[in-house]
Amino acid sequence: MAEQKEEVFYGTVLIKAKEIMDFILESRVSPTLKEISENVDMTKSTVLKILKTLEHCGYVRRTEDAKQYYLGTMFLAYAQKVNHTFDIRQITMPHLATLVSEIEETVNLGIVENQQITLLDKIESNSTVYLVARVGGQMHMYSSSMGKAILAEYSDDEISRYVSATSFEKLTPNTMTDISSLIEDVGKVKKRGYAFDNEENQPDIFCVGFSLCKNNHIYGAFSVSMPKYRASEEKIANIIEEGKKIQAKILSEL
Amino acid sequence: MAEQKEEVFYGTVLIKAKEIMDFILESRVSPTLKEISENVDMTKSTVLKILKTLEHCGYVRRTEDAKQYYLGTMFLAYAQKVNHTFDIRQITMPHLATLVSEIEETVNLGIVENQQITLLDKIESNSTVYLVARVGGQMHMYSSSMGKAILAEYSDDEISRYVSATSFEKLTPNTMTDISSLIEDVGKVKKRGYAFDNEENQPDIFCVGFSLCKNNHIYGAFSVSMPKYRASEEKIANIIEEGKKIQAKILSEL
DNA sequence: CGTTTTTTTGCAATTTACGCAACGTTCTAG
DNA sequence: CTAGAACGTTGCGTAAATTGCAAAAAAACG
Repeated sequence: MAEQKEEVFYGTVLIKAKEIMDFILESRVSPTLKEISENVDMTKSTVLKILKTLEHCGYVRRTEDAKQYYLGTMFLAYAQKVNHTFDIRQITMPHLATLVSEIEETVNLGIVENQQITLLDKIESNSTVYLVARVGGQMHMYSSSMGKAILAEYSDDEISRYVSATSFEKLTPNTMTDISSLIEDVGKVKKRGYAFDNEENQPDIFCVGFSLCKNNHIYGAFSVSMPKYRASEEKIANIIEEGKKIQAKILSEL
Repeated sequence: MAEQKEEVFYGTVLIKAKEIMDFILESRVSPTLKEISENVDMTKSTVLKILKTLEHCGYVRRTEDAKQYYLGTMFLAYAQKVNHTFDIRQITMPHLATLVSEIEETVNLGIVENQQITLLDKIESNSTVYLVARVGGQMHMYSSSMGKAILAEYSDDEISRYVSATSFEKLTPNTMTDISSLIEDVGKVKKRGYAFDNEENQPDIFCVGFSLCKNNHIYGAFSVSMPKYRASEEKIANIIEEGKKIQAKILSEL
C-alpha cells in the first residue's frame, strides 16, 4: 500500500511566509490583512506578525495607508542574481531574439526544475496577444513542448522514473494523461528532434519545442508558441527549419 | 541616555533565512553549506535545515553534486510582480531610454524605500563601463543625487526627521556627513530643481538627479551618472536641460 | 584503505510562535 | 453626530517548533 510519503520539513514559518507571499503574487490587486488571512487559512494575528517580519526583510511593503500589502523590491536583487546564475539565458536570448524576428511568433526559454519546466524568459512577437505563461511560472513536462523535448533526452530509466513520480492532470481535452501515449509521443520526438504541444497545455495554443542538451547535460529548452489558427503546415515547417538552426547555434556556444 | 531601541521581530527563522539568502546573493560563486554556516554564524545543522526548507519553497537550489547552493527561479516570478506593481517603471523607462540615446550616459531609476534609494532599473549607454549600483541595490539618500533630489521635495519637518534617524557614513572624501552642509545642499536643490552627486557616493562617479513627484506624492527619482572626467560643464548643462524636459514629460503621465 | 573533511541525522532542552481574546482604530450607516 | 460594525493591533499562556550538540554517514584525500 503506497502511503503518501509525507516528507517533514522544518521552518513552518518559512512555508507560511511563502504561502503569504504567493498569495500576494497571485492577487490581482494588493490584498489586505483580512484577505490574506482568509485565503491562506491563518489567524489575522499570525499573518500580521509574519507580514511585519517580511516587511522588515524587504520582502513585502504596504501602501501609505498601511492597508494593502505588495511584494518588495528585495526580489529584484534576488532575481538579478538568478538571471546571472543561469547564464544559459545570456547565451540563448540573442539567438531566440533573431528567431522571433524571423518567424514572428512568441519564443520561450525554459529549464527543468523539480520535474517541471520553469519559464526563464520569453520574447513576444508583435502579433502576440495570447498569454502562454508568465516568466517564473511552471508547467508540466508531459503537457508542454519544452517538457517533451527534454523527456526525449532522458534514458528509458529516467522516463519511467518520471512517469511513476508524476500524477497526470487533464488540462485540456488533448492533454496526454495515459503513460503509453506519452511514451509513444516522446519516442517520436527522439527521432524527429523536436516536440509538439497541440493544445495539450492550454486550449488554442500550439507549440514547437527544442531541447538544449550537450554532453549529457540538460541546459533547458526553448519553444515557439502561437494560437492554433496560425499554426499552418508551412509555418510549422518553417519553424522547425529555423528552430533547428538556432538550436545548433546555441549548442555550439554552450 | 538614548538606548538603542531594539525592535522585536517575530519569525527569527525568516530573518535567518534572509541572512542565508543574502549571503548567497553576495557570494561571487555559489557557496557550500560550510561556507554559509561560517559566514552567517549558525551551526551547520541549522543552516542545513533552513536550506532544505528554502529548497522546498523554490528559493534556493543546489548544484547536481548537491554541494553548492544558489538562488532559485521562484524569485523571477516575484520580481516580475514587483516590476508590474511599480508601474512607474513602465511609464518612465521609455522616456529614460530616449534620454540615454540623447546624452549617451547611464540613466538610473530609483524609488524611496525605508529612508533609502532602491535602484529599480537602469539603462546603460554604450560608453559605460562603470558600475554605479546593481538593480535592486540600495544607496543612501544623503550621498546620492536621486536621494538629494527627493530630500528637496520633503518639508523641513520631514528633512529633520530624516537626518535625525540617519547615521552618516563617509563613503568617499566628498560625502556630506554633517547635517548643515547637507541641508544647505538640499536647499540649493530645491531652488534649482536638480541635484548633484559629486563623487559623494562613489569615487570618480558624477551624477545629476531629478525627482519624480506630483500632487505631494513621491514616485521616485532618476539620475544620469558618468565618470567624473566626462562631466564637463557643457555636458552637465546639456543633461540638466534634457533631464528637465524628460522630467516634465514623465510627470505629465503620472 | 585509513584518515580527514564535510554533510546529515536524532534528540532533549529551550525558545519561539500560535491563536485566543481583548483593545484601538477606522469605516459605515441611520 | 453617534452607534455599531469591521478591521487592524497587542499581550499572553500554552503548545509546538527550533536549536545545537554529538554521533553517524558519506565523501574527499592521500
